[in-house]
Formats: sequence, structure tokens, C-alpha cells
Amino acid sequence: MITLTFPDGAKRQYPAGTTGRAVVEGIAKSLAKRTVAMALDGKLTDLDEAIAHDAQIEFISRDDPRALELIRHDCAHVLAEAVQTLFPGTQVTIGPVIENGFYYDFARNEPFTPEDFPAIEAKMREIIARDKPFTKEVWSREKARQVFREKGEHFKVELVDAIPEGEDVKIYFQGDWFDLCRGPHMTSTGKIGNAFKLMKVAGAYWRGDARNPMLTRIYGTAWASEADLDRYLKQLEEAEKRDHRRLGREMDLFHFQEEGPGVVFWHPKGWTLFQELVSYMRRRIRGDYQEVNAPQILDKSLWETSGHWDWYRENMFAAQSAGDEAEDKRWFALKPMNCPGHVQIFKHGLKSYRDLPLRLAEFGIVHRYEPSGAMHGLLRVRGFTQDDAHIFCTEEQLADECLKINDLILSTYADFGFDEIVVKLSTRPEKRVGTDAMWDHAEDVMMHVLKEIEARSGGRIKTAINPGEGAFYGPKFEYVLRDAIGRDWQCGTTQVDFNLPERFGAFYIDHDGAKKTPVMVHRAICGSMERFAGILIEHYAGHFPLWLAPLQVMVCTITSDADDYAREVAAKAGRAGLRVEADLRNEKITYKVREHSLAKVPVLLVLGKREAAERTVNMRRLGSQEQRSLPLTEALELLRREAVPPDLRKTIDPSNHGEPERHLTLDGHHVVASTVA
RNA sequence: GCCGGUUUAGCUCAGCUGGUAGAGCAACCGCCUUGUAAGCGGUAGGUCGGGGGUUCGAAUCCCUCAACCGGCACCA
Repeated sequence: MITLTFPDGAKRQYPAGTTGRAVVEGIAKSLAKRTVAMALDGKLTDLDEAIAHDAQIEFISRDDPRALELIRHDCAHVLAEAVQTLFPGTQVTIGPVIENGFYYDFARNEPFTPEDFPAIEAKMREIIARDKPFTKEVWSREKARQVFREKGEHFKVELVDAIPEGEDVKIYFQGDWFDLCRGPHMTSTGKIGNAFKLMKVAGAYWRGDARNPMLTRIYGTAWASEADLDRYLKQLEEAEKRDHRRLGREMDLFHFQEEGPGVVFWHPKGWTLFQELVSYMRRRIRGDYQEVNAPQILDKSLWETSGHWDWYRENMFAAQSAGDEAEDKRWFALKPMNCPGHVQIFKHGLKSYRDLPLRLAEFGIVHRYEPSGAMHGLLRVRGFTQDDAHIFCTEEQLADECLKINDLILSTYADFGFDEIVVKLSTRPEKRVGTDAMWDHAEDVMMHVLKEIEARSGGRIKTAINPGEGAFYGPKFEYVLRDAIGRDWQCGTTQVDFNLPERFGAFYIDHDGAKKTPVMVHRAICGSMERFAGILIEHYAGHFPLWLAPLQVMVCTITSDADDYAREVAAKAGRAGLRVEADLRNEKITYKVREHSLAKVPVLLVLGKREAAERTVNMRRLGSQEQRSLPLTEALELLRREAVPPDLRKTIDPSNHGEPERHLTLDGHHVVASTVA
């Protein structure tokens, strides 16, 4: 006999080997009907599974959040059956659940297109309506191999071979159709429901390896209810509206063109935003770091020394004199990183232990030949500006430096309203330089720091390990932030490097007069300023906080009688440090309001005869219909205060709390609450 | 780089089975002096992504290159 413990704490005895279905049917017909699977000691399991040991048991109904992954997984199976029914000869491979849905990879000579979706979806609905039970069989490896080989399912044969010895080879049937699968599944296909949709087709390498053949992947989404599906589709539309490429065009921030794939043409407004970000970062590092500037192109020998030429040559740009008769035909590489340049600066002149830690920062422009398919607006470009720095320090100083960087990164993110951060430690990759002893040591230090980061945050910062994801020269921390609509972006990074200083022969003179090699830490907060700008555009949906808005104030006249006053208002706003323009065009005020609202100008000052006579302004804020009439001087003072960047608020004017509405404090830093679209 | 798709006016898009291009908005010119998300009328604007081919004839069919989009792979 075994003892099962139910969610309400009740315990009951059953013969060993009883199935979940038998248990639930013994409790209540209605419960059995609702149940699609069970959880044994918290683990999702087929309802028909025989229960061998004492366990906590819970019956999972279809609307249980845990059932969602089953719905999606089952849906993937149904997709595969539908595809094989409609397109005989198609081989199935794998079909896992992913965030918001699932996919299934197929092998077929003719790829699928979205035009195939209606037919496939119809077939899927048919299979779901048939409501065949999912039933599991455990096969021997030989049988599985043989059956799939005979069916011409060569990828499945490979999958069978990949199952570790000692693990069952499980086959799930849904009627006549079956698939090799780890499970679990719901009780029948009918439980999937109708809240699913095929989303897109894409190529994907077999087993995620570019050396393998390419399969056709069909992505789908599936939800417990139509309402959930609709909500998800709405969300996608919302995300599309915030696409920085679209907003970049609509707000006239930047553009790309054919002659410069992956390099940005920043327009005046976009460049204002960009420079505002750079200025912010400059202020944040002032005092601690020294800013430098290293050359854009350097002899390739330097990159050979650093190791980049060996490791990343395929992804580097090289330049040479263009003249056929030039006497110097050496190859120069456009810098893909700033570190070798900074090591040269460190090496110039003798350094003492008293100089350490030495922190060299650079807003360096780097170029990397990214694969053509990788480019994506500002988020992945071939030329970008890093808010980069290299810290030369002793081993004893290393942990403190990492923690100091951590403070800078977290407080910076907080200033932009990012407060959900995950710090990941990436450990040694297969392809690397340096001894194992060195890696052991470096990872040791980093692990210790990671724990300290977590402890200091009071549990607010989550941490994780990314095995094998480190840089070739050392382990690294990656800072992942979550934006206003829940998407994660890896931005900041701290990388410990025991290699480069040694490769370049950098040293300092220690207490005892001996030469010692410093440890180098690479660090970036925004990472790529271009990318960070893109993330901010999407995060704020173009509705920037006043200090970042490229154009902060638009003065709009209602009639030409207010023109002189409008010029005066704009001039005064400009003198108050605000970025302002005046719209004196002969247009209706509704027209102007619409146009500047679409351009996402945060503040409209509307001026008519009345305002000119009374020396007031009528203020309208982006995203609100509210009109607020106030004296000119008062309005300008209000806006001037609000436009103070978050880092300066505390230092310059402690009494200034900026926007009265929606601000919160995190670790003592001002946070601009997420702006809604 | 790989798979699939797309590329027509500044922007968003139409153009069926091949018969030398069309709308809305924007721009420009007038009229309207206007009170918080589109006043009215007119004018101009395109080597249909580049190159090659098939054809009496190509935006339309084929080849090729490029850029972009969605994924995959990559991301020092």
C-alpha cells in the first residue's frame, strides 16, 4: 500500500501501482472530468501513470496555470500530426514548449509558408475535435529504432539514440498517430481547446548546430482561453507599436540605408538623445574614472598580440591605404574593442602599485563585422559606441572593484526605471586562453562576488550561472534588465581578464620593487550606447522622461496675434535650458496638437490672445487631454526642474523632487516610473 | 552566414492571369486667424531596389546581386 497526501492535507491509502485516474475517479466524477493531469510531489505527470510510492498528489485542471505548458505541448503534437496528414513524407523532429507557445521542427524538401497555415489549423481543430486520448507506451530501443527507421523518420532514430541508457523510450499515441516524447500529456487532444494560432515559419538548424541541415520550424501560440489568446495578440501589437525602428522613423531620430548596412545615421533629434545619454554616463563616472581616447585603427599586429585576430578575424574590419602606389600597405584593423588601446595607455610610463586601481574609460566607437542576418535596427549594428572602461588593479582589489561596478550599474538602471535585474555569471568556455588554474581562481573570486551582490541587494537582485558562456579570456558577469513590457535585455557586463595584461607585457611596480602583472577588468554599463538608446525608445514607447526627450517643449500659437509672445516664451524656455521650438504656422490648434502629439513632444505650450494678454501659458502634457493654465515664469521653473537629469537631482537641488506624480525611490536613486504607451 | 519572405512617390499601401503606374497622408501654392488629436481648394512628385535575361512588349515571368523583415546560428 502507498499513502497519498492531498492538497487539503488529507492522507489516504491505495494499493501500490494505482493510477491517478483511478484515484480521482474514486473521489468524484466531476473532479475526474475536470482533471487533465496530476502533480506528484509537485511534478507534472500523466494522469494514467501508475503511482509507485508515497507522494503528495494534486489534480491539475485545465485552467490551472501549470496546465498551460501541457496545452502547448499537446498542441505541438497535434500540429505535427496535422502536418504529416496534409504533407505526407514530412519528417518530424522535436516540438518543445517555449515562452508564450511552442514550435515544431519538420524536415521537408519544400518549406512551409504562412499560406499553409489555414489548412493546417483546420486539420488541427479536426484532430482536437476527435478528442482521442493520449496514451503512453514504453518501447525497447530496438523497437523504437526499427519503427522509426521503417517510417523513414531518420531524425527520430537519432533522437532515440540520444536518450541516455536507463531512461525509458516513451511513445505517446493520440489515436493512430504517435510520437517519441518525454511527456507528460493531458488526458486527450480535446483538452487543448481552440485558443491557439500558428504564428510564423522559420528555418532552424537540426539540434541548433549550424553544421547540421536546416529544418522548417512552425511557431504557434496556445492559451487556456480565447481571451488569453486575444490578450497575447494585443500585446504583440503593442510591442510592434514601440518598435524602435518604427519610432525612430516616426520621431525622426535616425535612419539606415543600403550603403551602410548596420551603421546608424543619427538625425538631430536622435543625436540629442544619444548625447544626453553619453553626458549622463560621463557624469556618473566622473571622479572615479579617467576618460581617454584610443585610436580607431591600429596595426593588425596589435590584434594578433591581443588574440582577437585569431579568435574574431572573421568578424573584424580591416583597412589599408587605398592608393595602389602607397609605400605602406600594412593592414590595420578597425578596433572591435577598446581594451588593447587602453593597455597601451597603461603601459605608457611606469606604473606603481600606488596608481592602482587605475580606471580608464572611453566612449569608444568599435566596428564589428556582424553576420548579415544578425543585424537588427539599433539593437545589433556593425558600428557602435561602448560606454567602456578597463580597470587595472591588484588581485586583492578585484572583488571590491567588481562590487563598485555593480553599484554603478544598478544605480544607473534604476535611473531609467529598470528595477528587475538579473546578474549572471558566465564561466569558462570550451574555446579559451589561459591555464585551468587561472580559470579556477578567477571563477572562485567571481562566485564570491556574485553571492555578495545577491546578499547586498537583500534578495532583490536575482543571480544565475551561465556555464561555458564566458569570454575567451576570462569569466564575466552579465547584467540583464527587464523593460516596461517585460522583455529582458542583456546590457551591462563585468569581465575579469588575467590574460591580456600579460600578453601585452603590462606591469606595475609593487611594494617590494618587483614587477607584477595587474588584473584587468573590462566593464560596460549600457554596453552599446546605440543599443541602449534603442532599448530606451522601446521601454518608454517614445514617451521619454523630460530630461531625455530630444525636443522637450513645443510652443504653439492659436492665432498670429500671439506670435511675438510665442517667440518670447520660446526664447525664455531656451535660456532656462530647455530644448524648445515654436510652431507659428498658420494652422488650426487641433492640427498642431495632433502633429506634435504624434511626434511625442512631452510638453505643448499653447498660446492665444488670452495668454499673450495675461502672460500665461496653457500647458498640455503628452498622453493627457488636460489643459493647465499658469503664469509663464512658473511654468518655466516647473519644467526646468523636471528636466534635471535624475543623477543631478540629488546633488544639485535636494529639495527638488521633480515630477510630483509617479516617482519612487530605489536604493536612494530616483526612478522614473515606466511610461505607458 | 543559413531558411523563408519583402522591396512601387518622403510615409502607409493598391496595381487580377505581362499591354510603358494609382490612392491617402506628407510636401509646395492659395484661401481660412483658427482655443487643444486631421479646415478647404489646387500643384508637383516615381529609371516600380540594382544588374542581366525571356518577350513585339516586364512593376508583373526567369536569373543574379543588395538591403530590409521573421527566425536559426553567431554576439570578443
